[in-house]
Amino acid sequence: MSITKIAKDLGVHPSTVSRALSGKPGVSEDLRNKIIQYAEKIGYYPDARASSLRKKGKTGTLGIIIPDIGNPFFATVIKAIEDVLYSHNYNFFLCVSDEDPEKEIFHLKSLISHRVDGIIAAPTLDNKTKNFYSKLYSSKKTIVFFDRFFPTLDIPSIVTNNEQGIKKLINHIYKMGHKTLGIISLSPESITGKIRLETALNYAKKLKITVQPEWIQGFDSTEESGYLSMKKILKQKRRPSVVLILNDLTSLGALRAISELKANVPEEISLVAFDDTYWNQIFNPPITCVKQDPKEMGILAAKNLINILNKKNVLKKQILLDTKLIIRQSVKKLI
Amino acid sequence: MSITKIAKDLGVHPSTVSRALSGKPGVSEDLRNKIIQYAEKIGYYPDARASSLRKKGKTGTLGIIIPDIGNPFFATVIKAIEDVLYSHNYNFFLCVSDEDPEKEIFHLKSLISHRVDGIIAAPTLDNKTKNFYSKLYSSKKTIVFFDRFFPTLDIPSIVTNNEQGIKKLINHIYKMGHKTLGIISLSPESITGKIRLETALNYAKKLKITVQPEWIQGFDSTEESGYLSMKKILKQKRRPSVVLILNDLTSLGALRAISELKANVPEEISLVAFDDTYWNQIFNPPITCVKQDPKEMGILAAKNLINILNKKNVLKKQILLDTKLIIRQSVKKLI
DNA sequence: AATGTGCAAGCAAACGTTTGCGTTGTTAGA
DNA sequence: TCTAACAACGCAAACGTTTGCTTGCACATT
Repeated sequence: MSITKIAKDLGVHPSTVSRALSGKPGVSEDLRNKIIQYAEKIGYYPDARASSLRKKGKTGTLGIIIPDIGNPFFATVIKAIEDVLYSHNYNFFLCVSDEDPEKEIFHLKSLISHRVDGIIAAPTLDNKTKNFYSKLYSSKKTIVFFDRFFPTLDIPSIVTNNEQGIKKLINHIYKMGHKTLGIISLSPESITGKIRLETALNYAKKLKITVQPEWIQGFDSTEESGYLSMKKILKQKRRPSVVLILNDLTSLGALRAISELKANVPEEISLVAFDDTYWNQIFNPPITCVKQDPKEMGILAAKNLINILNKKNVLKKQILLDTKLIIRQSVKKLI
Repeated sequence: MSITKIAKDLGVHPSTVSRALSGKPGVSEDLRNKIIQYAEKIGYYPDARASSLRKKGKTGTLGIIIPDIGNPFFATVIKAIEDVLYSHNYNFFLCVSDEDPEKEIFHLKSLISHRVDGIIAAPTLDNKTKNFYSKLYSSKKTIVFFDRFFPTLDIPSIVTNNEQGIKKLINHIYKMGHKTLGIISLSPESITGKIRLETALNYAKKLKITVQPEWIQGFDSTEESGYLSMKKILKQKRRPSVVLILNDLTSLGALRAISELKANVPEEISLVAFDDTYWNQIFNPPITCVKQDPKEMGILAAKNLINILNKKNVLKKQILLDTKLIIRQSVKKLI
């Protein structure tokens, strides 16, 4: 199943077969048709490895790195990226890092080995990964980050305006008259978690909303962490009037805890969450939240990467995506 | 960044560099270390294309084809597959078909061109795709199907025992005393949809449960279709006492319709669903459903593919996965 | 008849590796 | 001192393509 084999079988030279199949001039119509037909008959598909090797050109492949494919947020981003890449004829390797720097670096090396044209990544925030990305970037590899980024590296990135989102949520509960706030956080190692938590604490302080230390729970972006955190908050004697949940999977767990303890939302406890997920929509009552735009994030990440590859207009190094407050029925009006 | 470049820089022969870097004998320790250090310094990673080309061997890459990455079911399968593949050092191209035969065939061709070692696919059921898979399989390509399969092709597949799942659900509502049944179906072009719908109709008939034609709604596996279907059912004068939802995304839409119309579950209408999704768990009341095992499905699909590639024990052509009935509070007891 | 034009096809090198074989040079055993 | 053994390294071909160059040939132009 190679051009050489076709050439041998048909008694012509490989170069002629190559030209015939790739539509280049220099082959008579008769011979070209004969070659095309024979290639179809034996089920020949060109070897992309050999082709890209010889052409010294691009492989037409990209690498995408995400921490967790089970997280609907990332699944939605991937879906959007896929759409753009397909329309530009790119294939991509999907790599899952599990937030493990070693695994991520392993994948990066293997992407480089496969000579991908570019990499789109939601990187694991860690010194090792940071150094590795930095090396890759300075050796002219094309990289675009989404959802996360390294503040000290000036690699293009598309991220949600997390400060804005948190402030919208806190403004809302403030207007509804809440003065005490609990927080279900996620891993503070992730830049996202760090920004959201810090913004929440600072902004709450500014608005004179009380956040007791024991009302801050959760240090992991998992469903289980959300479940345990919400339980811990609910079981305290002195509770906050509203709980802010900083991420989607933790929200799922938190809602499970609420259901299990039959806590009444918003009568007994109010809730606001980051991310407009399925469960925030379908919970009873539906949860007030800020919506990120993972679709837009994916589209921009992919388009920007392609633009850079095509040496089109260079974009802003960092694109901040707006959030949208979606007011539902999970916050009690206290004034 | 190539072996030849390293060789030139260091004044040795490329073959020596190759041996040094791949740990083969025939290089003095001194020189080997020097070469390794230099390779690290300039950030050299072997060219997987050239290597696999020369070795006439496998590329260490696979292709995965799914209809929709946004569907949590497939996301979970992918996650499980990824886990297995990573532990066996495989990379994979992720291809999304969108249930579009042309797109799927395009992706298949491109996977072949990239000379993947094997393909794991939830195929779009269509004559064109069927013929294409058939051709690939008879030309010795390694393929494993999951979730879907072509009954007339004997390509290995891992699928849920859909008949069993449907029967468990219908048995349950039968025991609870229901005699009238509505169904929110999905695309009957998918073998999954076809089997589920047919089993439901036949088995309901057998148990003398009435299914009026106007109680069968929905012909698409989308959230929107589920939403519209549930609305149509709820707005009828004569309603069934229970509605069976045949798939996960349609269930999300159906639940949205329920919330919107403020229909009381299970007092006004009972619900049962295929797939134990987030929203079936978190809805109030939580929905009685049968659980597939997407994780197991992914693990088996990946392991079987790898077994075949390693020419290990050949497995059963088709593996049927058991379903599990999860009884919650969405079905009213009528007797 | 000599020359020019243009098309069809072959030739060979190159992309980056790998690997069987051949060539050195050193050392140990007889 | 001779040679056998072995280690260290070079040589060149091959994997499947692509592409600039050359060759061969038919036909048209002078």
